[in-house]
Amino acid sequence: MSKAITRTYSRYNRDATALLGALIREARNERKLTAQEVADRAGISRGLLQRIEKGNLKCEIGAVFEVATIVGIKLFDADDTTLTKYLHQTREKLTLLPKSVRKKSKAVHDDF
Amino acid sequence: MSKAITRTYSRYNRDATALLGALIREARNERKLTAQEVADRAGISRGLLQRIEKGNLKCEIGAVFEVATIVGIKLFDADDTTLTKYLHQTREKLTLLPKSVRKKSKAVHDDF
DNA sequence: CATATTTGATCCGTATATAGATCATATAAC
DNA sequence: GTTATATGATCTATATACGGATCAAATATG
Repeated sequence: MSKAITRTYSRYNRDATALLGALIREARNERKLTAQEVADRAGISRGLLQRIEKGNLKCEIGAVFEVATIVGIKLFDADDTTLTKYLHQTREKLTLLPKSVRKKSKAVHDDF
Repeated sequence: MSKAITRTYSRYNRDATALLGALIREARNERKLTAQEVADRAGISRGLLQRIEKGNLKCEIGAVFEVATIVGIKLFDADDTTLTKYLHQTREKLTLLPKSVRKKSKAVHDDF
């Protein structure tokens, strides 16, 4: 028995993950790499790679990003230095921001 | 007991996830949203949101992407992402999803 | 053609990520 | 100052994602 926790995902989210998985698969085929090869290099099982390429939303983000990097897909920026620099800048900026937010009992509205 | 499975992640991978988490937190603060509010909208617990914002690599990619979308972070629309290039280049092919090298002989069985 | 390799799709045992609760501390509002 | 709320950290029970194995079908190779 189980109170199956069914999590809901937005359409955009599902599309984004499916796209990423498709890109991974395409890049892997272009590089003539077998699923087993990529899985070994990523330190994951072939079954997990299958789920990732199918766009399964319940995979570890670390595994997905690792595979993407292995097949040559850069996640955020072309070179690592820029990414790292951006990360540091963001952290510095975060230290200047308040650590907690306080609502003024006003309605919030999404714009997407 | 239990042979703890320690998975290795590349530095680029760790940085990317940490950056994404930092961006999420920054965006959440800028929008004056509490952790509980974002967690509720994403359908996740506040503890999971904490781990996501800390850049934990073992979180579900679906949860991470969902939170990112909620706080206003577009995953693939940013101009400075290399992933966008792939998106535009392969958009036509991806509309034919799922595209696989091998043909499927049986009915597609997606459970998500 | 025959043979080898790769992939898709299950199933199962187990490690673990998650939700939920709790508490102390920090911060905001008053 | 006091009070209310948000955050960070920890713990437990449970749902589940994972690795590994198996097998059939598809594809590649000879």
